[in-house]
Amino acid sequence: MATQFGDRIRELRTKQKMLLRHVASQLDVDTSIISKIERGDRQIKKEQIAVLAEILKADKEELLTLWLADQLYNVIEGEPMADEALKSVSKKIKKSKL
Amino acid sequence: MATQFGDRIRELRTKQKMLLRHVASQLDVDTSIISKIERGDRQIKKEQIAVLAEILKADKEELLTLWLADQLYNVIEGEPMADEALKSVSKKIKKSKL
DNA sequence: CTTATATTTGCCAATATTTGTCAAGACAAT
DNA sequence: ATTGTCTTGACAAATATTGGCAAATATAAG
Repeated sequence: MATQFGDRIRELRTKQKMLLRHVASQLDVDTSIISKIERGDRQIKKEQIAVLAEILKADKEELLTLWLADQLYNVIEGEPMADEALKSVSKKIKKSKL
Repeated sequence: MATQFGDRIRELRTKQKMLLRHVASQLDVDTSIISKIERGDRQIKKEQIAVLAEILKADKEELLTLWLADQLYNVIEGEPMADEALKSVSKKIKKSKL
């Protein structure tokens, strides 16, 4: 299934007419990895996000946010108690910021 | 570090004066595993939650919610963009419920 | 203090998951 | 048909997770 992160980086890449292999070589992985990441078959490693942002001239924080959202979604996908859990975490986060 | 899940099941266990080894034998794992789970050193496996709820005569959904919240927290812990990511996922969840 | 019981901790092996490579195939443009 | 791009699946290597054991530490009782 598709990911927000994958969709976004594909958009960024194609608009700049970059090829998978351009991105792949700069990230130092096989082309197939990037293909899978864009299509949501694989998750990118967190450390690779900053590098990828540079390659795509994209906002590092935007990509990181999308990636985080994908990770969160993986956890709660299909869970009946998802809402409650999300609220609970939001609260906890707000408290820790005080 | 402590987990919401761990804190709660320790509370449930001690209030009923059960020993770690009682819980452990019913869950069919070593005592040390339960100790670690209660202290937040280890995550319990999702499938074990329902069994544990029975052992502790606790609400399965409550425990599952706490467990989910812990998982979510692991993802966003220390992330500056945590808030944004959480909001994004909440939105997505609400949409998928329509 | 000494013993007995409960819990915690560190370490190890087994298992599971993730990551990347490679090769073959699909697809489009020419 | 040939070329170039992208996709897919099988596989191996690297990494992470899991549970058990045993030693260390706490806690309680005598």
